[in-house]
Amino acid sequence: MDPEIDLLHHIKSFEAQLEDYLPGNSIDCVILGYESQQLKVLLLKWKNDGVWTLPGGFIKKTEHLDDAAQRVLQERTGLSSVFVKQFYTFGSSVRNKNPQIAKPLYHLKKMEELSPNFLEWITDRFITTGYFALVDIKRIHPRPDAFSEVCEWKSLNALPPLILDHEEIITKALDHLKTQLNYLPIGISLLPKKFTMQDLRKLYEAILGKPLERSNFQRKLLKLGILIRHEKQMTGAANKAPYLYSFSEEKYYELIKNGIGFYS
Amino acid sequence: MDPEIDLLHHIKSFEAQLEDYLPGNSIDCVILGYESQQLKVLLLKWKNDGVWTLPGGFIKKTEHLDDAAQRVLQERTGLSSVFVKQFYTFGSSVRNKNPQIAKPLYHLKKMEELSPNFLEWITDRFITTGYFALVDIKRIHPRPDAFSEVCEWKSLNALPPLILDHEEIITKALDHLKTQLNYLPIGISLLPKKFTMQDLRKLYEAILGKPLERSNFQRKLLKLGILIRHEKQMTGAANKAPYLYSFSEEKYYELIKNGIGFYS
DNA sequence: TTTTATTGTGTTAATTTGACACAAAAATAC
DNA sequence: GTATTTTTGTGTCAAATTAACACAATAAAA
Repeated sequence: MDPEIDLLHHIKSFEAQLEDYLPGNSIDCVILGYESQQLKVLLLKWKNDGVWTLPGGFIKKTEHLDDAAQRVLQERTGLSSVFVKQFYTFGSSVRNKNPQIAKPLYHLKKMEELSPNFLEWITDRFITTGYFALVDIKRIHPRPDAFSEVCEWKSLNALPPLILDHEEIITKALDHLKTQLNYLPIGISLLPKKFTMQDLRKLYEAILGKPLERSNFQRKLLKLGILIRHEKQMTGAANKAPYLYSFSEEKYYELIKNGIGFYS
Repeated sequence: MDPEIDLLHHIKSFEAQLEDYLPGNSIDCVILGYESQQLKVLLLKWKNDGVWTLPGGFIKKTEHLDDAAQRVLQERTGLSSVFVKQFYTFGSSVRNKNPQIAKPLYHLKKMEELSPNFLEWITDRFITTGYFALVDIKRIHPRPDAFSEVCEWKSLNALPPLILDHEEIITKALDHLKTQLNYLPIGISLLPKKFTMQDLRKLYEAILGKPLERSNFQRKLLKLGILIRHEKQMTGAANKAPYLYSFSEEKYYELIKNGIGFYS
């Protein structure tokens, strides 16, 4: 089947359900993943003109914003059971005056089949709410949806040009994450179930963007009392084998409730 | 003039400008004030049926969300030059299924003069974004707008029944504030320009809801290097006069940039 | 067997915290 | 004036935490 016809088909099928969605409101998901000691972000590339975007979408009239975020992520990347958390709402009035959002549509040869009503709806001003999640790249397997050519992890220090203000949205998500690290232990959803202390430290270093002293890091995190030590891991490398650790979910959530920090 | 006619007049004047506003989106401001060592929140009481609400309003189509928050606060309480900060967006789909939002309107004897279109607009589902600020009650002077009977500071532990989910919005704002305290010094906009160490400590205690040791608090905050010591304040009380302090704005914002906390 | 790299733990000084002590100072009572 | 009351600024001191570095243990390769 002609891929362009196919894309148009999918767009028109969304157009047919336009009434089910709130106008002027959208969701964008910043899914941060961690692999090879690097933070990456999950991006989609539009079919047709190849613009990169965050996986985003719209909110159903009867749907909670949080549920919409979950659904949008699932629909656009196939990821289910990823817990996303709201971090900020972006409300610049010129967000969508930028015609980029409609670019993939304008490029469609058969665009005239789309109603002016729909084109107005989709190119109008949107207020978008950002959701983010931290995931283990090795454990989840995103795939592009019908609107997208590819769905890929992109390194944060080599982002392709992004639609609209999506780069700002990513920056804000990262700020949020760094702030969180100040008063919350992180990693429970980002590392494999069992991991070495080095894994955890490299993760912290990737988020903070600076090195942390090995032995002190180990002591500091062990003292939180949320890690369980398991058997050693024979890595095959020519050195002493590290212990594996996992988070004690119980203690982890207890700690989150109480918080750690300057004054808590 | 009949106050009810007057209210209707104001509502109709908003109705006439309905086209200028984004449907389905609103702002709610949680203005926290501090006085007599207590945290209070600024509330409005609707004319007509006396329901209490947060000062809130709608977003113009050409307006940045942040600007809308500033304007809404100004229009509804007369407060200008209060810096508000976004903290969360509330997106439950049943927020406004609750008919309370329309109550003040339904009670209007002349309601039939309002268009069904307007009534639908105003009673439809809204996604509301919460903004908050911390202010010195003694330094600002809110007043009710044309829709409100009174504009008053209410103690947080004795809130009147509030419309919709406004109590939840306040709770979330307070959580946000406590979290902030973990990694940011607070008080620069909440206390008079010059204040005693006791003023600052009582503020922290009010926010955290627990006592802090006097002498250790003093040392801890002085060590941050963001306070400037001034002349003593002769209080007239039968005791040693405390020094006055003020924030060094320069050092304050430098500290904020770097953060304090578990890991920063 | 030796070498190499990395781990877990030790050590030590500097810093921070929490709890309490106490003199200084401002106004009042006498 | 003198004593009293109350709150402040600073001191002390033990316990806990941090930062920096040391070092033996250990898994695999040479």
